[in-house]
Amino acid sequence: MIAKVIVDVPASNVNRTFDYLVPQELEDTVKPGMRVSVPFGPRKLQGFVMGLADEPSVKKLKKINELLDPVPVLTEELLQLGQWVSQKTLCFLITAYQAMIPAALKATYNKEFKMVDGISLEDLPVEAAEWFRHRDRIPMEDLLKVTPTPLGLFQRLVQKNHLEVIYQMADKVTKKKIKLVHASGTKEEILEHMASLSKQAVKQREILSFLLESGEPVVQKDLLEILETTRSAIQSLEQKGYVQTIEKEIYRDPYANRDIKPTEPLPLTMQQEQCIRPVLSALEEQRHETILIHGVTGSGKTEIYLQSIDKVIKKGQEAIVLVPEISLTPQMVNRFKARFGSRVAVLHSALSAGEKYDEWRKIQRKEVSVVVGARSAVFAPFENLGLIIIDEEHESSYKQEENPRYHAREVAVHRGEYHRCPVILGSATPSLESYARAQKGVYTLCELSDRVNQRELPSVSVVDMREELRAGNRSMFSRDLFTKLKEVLSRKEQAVLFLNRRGYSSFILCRDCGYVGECPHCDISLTYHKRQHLLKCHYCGHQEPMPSRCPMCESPYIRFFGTGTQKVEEELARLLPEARVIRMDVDTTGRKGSHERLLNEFGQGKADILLGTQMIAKGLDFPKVTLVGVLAADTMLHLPDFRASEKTFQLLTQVSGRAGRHELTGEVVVQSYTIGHYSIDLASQHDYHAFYDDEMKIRRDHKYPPYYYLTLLSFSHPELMKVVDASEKSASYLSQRVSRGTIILGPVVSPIARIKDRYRYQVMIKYKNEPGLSEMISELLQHFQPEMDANGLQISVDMNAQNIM
DNA sequence: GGCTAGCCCCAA
DNA sequence: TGGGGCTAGCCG
Repeated sequence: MIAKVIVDVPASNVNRTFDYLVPQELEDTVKPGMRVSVPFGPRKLQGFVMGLADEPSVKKLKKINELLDPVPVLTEELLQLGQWVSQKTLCFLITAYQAMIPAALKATYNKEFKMVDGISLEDLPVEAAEWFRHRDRIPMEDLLKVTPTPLGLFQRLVQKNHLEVIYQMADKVTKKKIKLVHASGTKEEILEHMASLSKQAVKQREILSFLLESGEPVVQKDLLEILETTRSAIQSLEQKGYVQTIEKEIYRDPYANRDIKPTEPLPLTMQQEQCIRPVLSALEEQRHETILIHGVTGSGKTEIYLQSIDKVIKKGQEAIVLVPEISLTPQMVNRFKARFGSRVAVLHSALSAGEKYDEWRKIQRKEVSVVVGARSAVFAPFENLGLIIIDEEHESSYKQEENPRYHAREVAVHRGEYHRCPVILGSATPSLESYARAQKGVYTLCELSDRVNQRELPSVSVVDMREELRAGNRSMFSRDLFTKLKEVLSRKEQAVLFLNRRGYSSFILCRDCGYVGECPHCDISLTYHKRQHLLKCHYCGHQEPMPSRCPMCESPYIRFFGTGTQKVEEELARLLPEARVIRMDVDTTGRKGSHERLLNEFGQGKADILLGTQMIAKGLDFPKVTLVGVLAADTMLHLPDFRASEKTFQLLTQVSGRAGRHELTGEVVVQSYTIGHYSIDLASQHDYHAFYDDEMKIRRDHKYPPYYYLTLLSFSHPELMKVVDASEKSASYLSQRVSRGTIILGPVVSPIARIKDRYRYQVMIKYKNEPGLSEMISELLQHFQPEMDANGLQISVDMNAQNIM
């Protein structure tokens, strides 16, 4: 029997299957979708079994070393889906498959040196012999830790046949196990054992009597804690054969110590009823349909999700719920856990690799029927999928910005077609792509225009910050916002202050000569980090001390500019010293769980003001928040991105939605330097439809999505000439082949012209219908392959680009 | 991606 | 002549 295997090497020349002989004893167990260990050249690699065959396609065959899974990690469907993803996004097959399984299952490789049989220590040079005195295998990493590294010597010894190299392969993370202790024998025997123990063995006797009483295996750690003793007592009991220890596999449970009150389905409003109807009938008829729910913030989309899932579970099927960067919204997770209890697995970025793996295994073993997770959860290995929900479908985090560059929405729709099940897209501000599809009838459109319980949307006022400056207010708070903040404090309510950091981080500027601190490796200004008093590059990690004098002109008047959250926090402390502020940004939420802790503290009223970046815009629901302030609404508008207006509109709508969600009515103050921009004005009027119409006109005029598809080719190389050359050749190659109506733009310099000492150019392809495009680009990549291998040219392809930076 | 066979080059 | 450095080609 032959197994067709894809090996764990992302390279174009091995982007195909290799045939391996299946050892007789594995013939019954090996299945497509399993991971295997296979010899590849001199090495040992992980691979995926794509299929089985009787006849090999080559003569020379090697045997599979071992199976790495008792059951396939990729289902038949996922194997197919991987091929679809790799075609759609032009990535290697292996890259697509790796994206579908938890990182814990990715192999790690290392090499070890071992003495060849028949060679003794005396045969080796002293320097090498020293290493082998106490162990017979030396991992290569150990050799690299020493300077100068003896690696060269070891390699020479390998050539002399004194040493050999052993290739190791292991999973990244193992299953977590706990040790249980239980007493051997019957009750009578245990009592006998106790009697036979020596008088001094007090602890041992205590252990036996404890185990006797419990009657079942006890967790070793607990046992030691309760009886205040150490492992040695158990060890000596074990030696006498009085107790046994067993290892049991357990799940890490990130939600263990949490008390979630179960909830019951709520009665639906008329509008909610209307929205859930198409979902239920698609479920009933086992029919694929994509349903876009456009519901204002607080209109009860989640309840529709919950009741749809309930129906799916009752049918014995499974559901996937995607939420953007879910760790940010523990409230959302809790709502699903509250309704479906232990039938829910959670997959999000704040979990450790081991925790993610355990949650994933619950799905694989069919122990849960709902998964709530971020982007990659769209690949959850359910086999009887009944529903996929994408909440906040407009979120850019659903697009993966590295290979495979897939969009979770497209994968979801594809899986929905396969399983003949509905897909729900929900948002208060649908992406133009989705809304346009709904308008065309490709998706079913459902509108929820009212908030549940008829609560009013908060009133939004836009403040012209230039006007403030003219009036002599140089602070970052307008008079309006400041007054309202004080009122909120006096009413003992809460406020959320939102700072859109993107494009506004603090850079340093010399007031004399205009020098701006830039990264020596990237064409981007350095960001000042106050805590470490350092300048850092956010792209390559370069850092340098903050200069006290300008490196150009020696002027001492070098300062940092821009408004970071730290600076806002300081200003708040100065202006409103009585206010208790919680700041949330990358600096304060770095540690695991700190995000949730800060939000909990705010929810419990331990602070008056929550100050943060993007991460506080989504899904938060605090009853006492009555004021939302957006400190600078327009920072994003000026980025070189045709979606800038859309993103601004979405963000402002989301942020405004945080105010007045319960009994208290809410207010929003939006500060801006760009007055009269339609995205800010229409967001303040809560008018999505008008925004949609305006923005669509612009997209049509400029031939941007959703009127045109957009593919982006990015070229980078350490030498400017090489990038220019490759990108020009590519652009002209494509121009000669594409159909009329397709537009090739560029090559142009990328918005960030250089990152990590590599120059960057890009070519943009805009098209309505270009069926052969993937093939053309594949050929292009094929053509440049030698240069990519040999002299460091990099070409990245983003079919359907969301981000053009 | 990583290994090595095969090539060239250069020092002795 | 032999060893080092480099590259093309291959891995089943």
